[in-house]
Amino acid sequence: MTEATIADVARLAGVSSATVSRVINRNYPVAESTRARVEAAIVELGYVANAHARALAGATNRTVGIIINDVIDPFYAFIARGVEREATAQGRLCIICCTQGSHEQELALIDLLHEQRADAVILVGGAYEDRAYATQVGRRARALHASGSTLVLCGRPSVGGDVPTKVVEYDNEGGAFAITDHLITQGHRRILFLGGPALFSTTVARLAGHRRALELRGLDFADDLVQPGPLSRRFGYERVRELLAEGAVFTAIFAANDNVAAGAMQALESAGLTVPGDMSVVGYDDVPLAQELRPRLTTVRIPLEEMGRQAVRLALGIADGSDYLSPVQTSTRVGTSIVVRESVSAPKPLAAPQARKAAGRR
Amino acid sequence: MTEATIADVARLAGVSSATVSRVINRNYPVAESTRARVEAAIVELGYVANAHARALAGATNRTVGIIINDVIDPFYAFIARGVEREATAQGRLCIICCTQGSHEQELALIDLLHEQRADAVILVGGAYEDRAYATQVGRRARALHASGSTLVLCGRPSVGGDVPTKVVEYDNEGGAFAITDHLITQGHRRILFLGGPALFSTTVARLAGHRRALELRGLDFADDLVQPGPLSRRFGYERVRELLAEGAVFTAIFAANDNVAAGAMQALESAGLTVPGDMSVVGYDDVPLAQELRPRLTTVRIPLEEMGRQAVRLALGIADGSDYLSPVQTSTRVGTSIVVRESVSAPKPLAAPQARKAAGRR
DNA sequence: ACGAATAGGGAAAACGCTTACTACGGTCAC
DNA sequence: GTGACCGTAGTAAGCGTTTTCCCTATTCGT
Repeated sequence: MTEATIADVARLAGVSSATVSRVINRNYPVAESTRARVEAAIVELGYVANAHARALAGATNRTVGIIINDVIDPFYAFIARGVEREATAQGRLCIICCTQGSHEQELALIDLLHEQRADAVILVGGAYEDRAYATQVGRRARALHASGSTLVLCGRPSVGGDVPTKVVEYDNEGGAFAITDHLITQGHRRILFLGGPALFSTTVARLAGHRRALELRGLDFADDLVQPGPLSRRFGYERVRELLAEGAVFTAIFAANDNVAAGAMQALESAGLTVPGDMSVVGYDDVPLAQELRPRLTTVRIPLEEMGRQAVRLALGIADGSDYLSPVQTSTRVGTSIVVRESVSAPKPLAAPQARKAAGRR
Repeated sequence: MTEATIADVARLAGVSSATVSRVINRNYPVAESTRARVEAAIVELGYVANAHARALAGATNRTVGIIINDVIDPFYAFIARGVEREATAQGRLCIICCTQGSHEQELALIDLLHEQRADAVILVGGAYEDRAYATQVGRRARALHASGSTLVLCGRPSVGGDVPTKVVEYDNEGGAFAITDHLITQGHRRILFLGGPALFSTTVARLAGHRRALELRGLDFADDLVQPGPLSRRFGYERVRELLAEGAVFTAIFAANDNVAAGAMQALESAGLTVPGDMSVVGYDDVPLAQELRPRLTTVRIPLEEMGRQAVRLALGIADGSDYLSPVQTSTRVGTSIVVRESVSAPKPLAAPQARKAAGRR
């Protein structure tokens, strides 16, 4: 119950506590014989340094915090792994916190990590457009900044204005553009955009890329082909069932993420439709699930783990190559790439006329 | 860079620092008017308490640490989620650390969490039989115990002897017994036990259950039908390929976990064998992957998240129902259950004679 | 051989908070 | 009226490190 302190060690070794500290931290010359005595005392007492006292006394805290929705979700887990690895590589402790998707919880966790005097707080995942919420985050970013720490936004847009944050982005819009273009190139004209909360930054970016691709190819952007919703498997399943029942016309589905794609594929299967024979499906994120699905899912890959690493490097001010002259790098962007698997083919000839008619409607 | 302190707040509010502390902690009566002034000062200065100073000054630390192999692995992730949720429910901060499977890293992390004065350190996952390593863990368990903290072993056997640890187990052996029995009941006589490092506690327990089931049914325990190896998909794939090429005779595979099962199924598929038509396959763990496989995998379910929760309850000494008289509960055991899906059927008639011959060989 | 630089080590002041104690008006009961 | 209480608030002693001075022998350059 009573932990041995540095003073105990000092007493046993017959030296002052300052010397013990020096032995431990190796930041000051200590005679070999003294060092040996002190080390013996440490072992004998089973002395374990008190990280709090240490942090209090000024030695840097050496902690990085990361806030995610859920450890189970591979999207977050991969980023968390990147953060964890880079943090340990930098000799830092990594604290992973989960919000369960609650905004209040998220704000509370930022405060908590601030209280822990974390060197950096990494906030992961898209954000809802919510003025009040953004203000709250901004306030905390400022507070953190004022304490010499940093709030890193990972996978969400900057809060805007003069809020002192650093940002790690991925080319969300570009990936959506690329995969939509892939679909179009295969001959698809009516593509269903499925899932993603309407006011969610991630959805907005993906939808923008999708739309840009359509427009570039001179295709109609039909409102009824955009079906926002949760990023869940269940939503993908249910909405596709409904649309099929309604007789909606489309030859391909661009699901807002792989989960939704999985649900969609399930619905198609239970409706007796084959993928990609009757319907092409693509997703986004390239989580492991994408490779489990049959057919394997064509999707957009995000270097998630790399994003996590970048986030801590950025936060810690470790220049990431490129421009050594810039004073403080404040944002990074990683690329996305489409990975072609088996869930896309040309639309069925039968469906083609419908599709053409629809495309020509503009 | 310079965080406001309690003293700053006190000065601004025109009170003593003790009063500020009382306002914050609500553990002592403070006049309403004073409270208001202090709270205003806190907001004005953007004061954020220093968790380290607080921990140092004696207020309990309120931190729980968990050490796992990898956040990506659902087996660990689910347990981590349970720990995380229960810890927050108990008003504790949860620190998740990953070892990447390295023993040294694991020991270092126990020390780190001890330095953080965590209320509990939860060590997750099976352990290798390694005398020196066990000693090291034991030493740390004692150190932790001496500081009033607890080392909780989650999913691994007790270190033995008088080492002060708490243990959360799952009925590993029982699950293996049940699923093997399931296979036998379906008519299988030659079952391949695939994967799992030989000296790994998890493997040992699963193999024991497997063996017990065989013996109970009077079946031969053939050494050549036990193929230990890594708990990886790749191993499952490769070893099954090899065995098939060698012409090994078996009608069912009991993979040491779902990953291995997935690999095995892939090998069977690429060899032109159908599951369960030509070969039955079962796994262990019931991670999400099991439901993605086609056919869906029959496997053993472990209440992973629940284990995580139990671990922190146990560590924090929160009696878990049952016996209110026992002074300190020191171990819990959760049950396992087999979940029957689509990967098992009766063996092919053709294979039956071989199987009988083999079974009769004893 | 002499002043100076250097290695080795101690004393004590932070670090920011919690928490006994102590103190001081009022109320209340008798 | 007086002592016991109660509600408030301040004083100050830690909590366990790190770190800045400061001091004492050596050792070294010339």
